[in-house]
Amino acid sequence: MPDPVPLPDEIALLWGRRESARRGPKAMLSVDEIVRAAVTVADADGLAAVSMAKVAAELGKSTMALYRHVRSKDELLMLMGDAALADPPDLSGMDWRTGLTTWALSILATLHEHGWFAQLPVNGPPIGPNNLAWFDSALGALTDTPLAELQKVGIVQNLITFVHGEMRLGRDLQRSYDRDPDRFGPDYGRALAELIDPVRFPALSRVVSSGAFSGPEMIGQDLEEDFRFGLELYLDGVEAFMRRS
Amino acid sequence: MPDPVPLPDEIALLWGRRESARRGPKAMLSVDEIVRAAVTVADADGLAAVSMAKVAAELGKSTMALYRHVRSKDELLMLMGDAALADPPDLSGMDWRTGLTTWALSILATLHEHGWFAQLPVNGPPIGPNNLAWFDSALGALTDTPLAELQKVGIVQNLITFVHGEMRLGRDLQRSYDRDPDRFGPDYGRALAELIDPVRFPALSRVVSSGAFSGPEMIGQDLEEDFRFGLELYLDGVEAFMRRS
DNA sequence: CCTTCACTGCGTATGTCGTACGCTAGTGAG
DNA sequence: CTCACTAGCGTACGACATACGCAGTGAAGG
Repeated sequence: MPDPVPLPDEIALLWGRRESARRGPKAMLSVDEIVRAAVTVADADGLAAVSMAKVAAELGKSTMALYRHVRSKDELLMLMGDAALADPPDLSGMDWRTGLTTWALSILATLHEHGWFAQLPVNGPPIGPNNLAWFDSALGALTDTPLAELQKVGIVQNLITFVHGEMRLGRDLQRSYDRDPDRFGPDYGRALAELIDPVRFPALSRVVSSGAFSGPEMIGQDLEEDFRFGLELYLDGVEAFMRRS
Repeated sequence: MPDPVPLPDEIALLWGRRESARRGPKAMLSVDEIVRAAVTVADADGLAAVSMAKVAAELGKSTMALYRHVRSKDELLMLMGDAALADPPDLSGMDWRTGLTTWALSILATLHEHGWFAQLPVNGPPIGPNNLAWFDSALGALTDTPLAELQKVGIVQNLITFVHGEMRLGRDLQRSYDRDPDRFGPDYGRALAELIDPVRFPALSRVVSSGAFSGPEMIGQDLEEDFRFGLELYLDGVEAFMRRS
C-alpha cells in the first residue's frame, strides 16, 4: 500500500478530506454549512456583503467560530467557487458541437444564479471536484473526435477562457444595469455621442452614426445572443481545424 | 448653440472635463497625479494594496486630501481602469486578420504591465477615452471588410470578451504561479492524479494518463501559445463568416 | 471509574480600511 | 478690504479580518 495521499491540505479541504477530530466536543459547525451560508449571503447581497461576521450571523454563531473550520476568508472564497458549480449537464449522445454548445450555455446559466462568481479571486488552477467535473464534461464532448488529447485540452481551455470573459463583462454589465438603468439611457448615449470625435475615433464614430448604439441593446437577451454568435464563430474555427487535421 | 453638454459627471471626470474651481487656494493635487500614484502602488504591490491612505502617502499628502478630487475609491478605481490602457497600436496597412491579431496581443501585453486590471470591478460599459480608443482601433481593423457595422461590433465585442477571459485566467494564474510555484509542482500533480477517479472523470483521466498534465506546462509561454491557438480558431470562424456573407 | 488534554466555540483586542464632518487658512471676485 | 468659497487635513466612527487566550467538553488511556 502506497503512502496514504500527502494531499496539500487546501485540496484536502476542497475534497472534504481534512481529517476530522477524534477528541473534544462534537463540532456544531461543518465546513459545508459554512460554505452554504456564505453562498446564501453572496446570492442575496453580493460578494462584497460576505464577511466572516455576516456568515457567522447567518448560522447563529460567533464570528470566530468559523476559523476553527476554515483557515482564512480566502479559503472560504475558494470553497465557494467550487460550491457554486452544480453538476455538469449530461452530454452523452450529442455530437461534439451540440455538446460544447450545451455545455457553454449550461455553465453560463449556472453562474447566472451566482453572479458573484466572476469576482472571486483566482488563486490557482481550478482544482475542486465540481470544477474538474465540468472540465471532464467538456472534454467528454470531444471524445469521439480525431483530436489529440492535448488539442482537446487547448480547445476546452479556450472555451473556458471565453466563458469567463462573458461572465466578467456580460454578467457584470447586467448587474450594473439592474442597479442603475440611467447609465444606459438615451441621455447617456447622447452625451457620449458628443465625445466621440470623428477624427479621433473614425471607426467608432461610423458605428454610432449608423445607429447601432442608440439604446440599451447591448444588454439582456441581446447579450446572450451576442455570446452565442461568438461561440458559433469559435466552434466554426474548431470544426475547420478538425477537418484540417 | 445647443446646451453645453450635460455630461454625467462621472464621464466628465473620466474625460478631464470636471469644471475647475474659480476661487480658493490653488490645488496642490490633481486627479491625474492621484491616478498615477494609485497605478504606481497597484503595479508595485497589487490592487489590494491600493488604499486611500497609501495613495496619499505616495504623494506626501494626507488621506482626506484625495477626496477633494475624487468622490470615492470606486471612482478612483474607474479612473485607474482607463489610465491602465496606453495608446492602441497603429493597425493601418494591415489586413483585418493581422490587425485583429496584433490588437489582441497588444492589449494583452499592455495589461500584463498592470496585472491588477482584471480585478477591477466592472460598474458599467467602458466609456473612458482610452477604452474607446482601443475599441475604435479594433473596429478600424474591420473597415475594409464587407461586414455590416453591427456585425463588426459583435465580432469585436466577442474578441474583447475572449481577451478579458484570458486576463482573468491566464494572468491571474501566472501571478499565483510566481507567488507559489509549489502549487504547480510534481507533488501537486501526483496528488491530483490520485483524486481523478477514472469512473467519475473518464475524459479527464484519459488526458492525465496520456501525460498531458505532468508538469507546469499550462503556465508561462505555453499560456500565450494557448491563447494564440484559441484566437486563430476564432478568427478562422470570422473568416468563414465573412465568406458566407 | 477517573484523569488527561486535544478540541470547539467564543470574547477581547489590534490594526486597517473607507469616509462623514468640521476646522483652518489661503484666494480671488466684488 | 471683505468675505464666500476652496484646498488640505485632523478626528472620529463603524466595518472588517484575524491573533490570542480562556472555558468548557468529552473521547482516549489508565
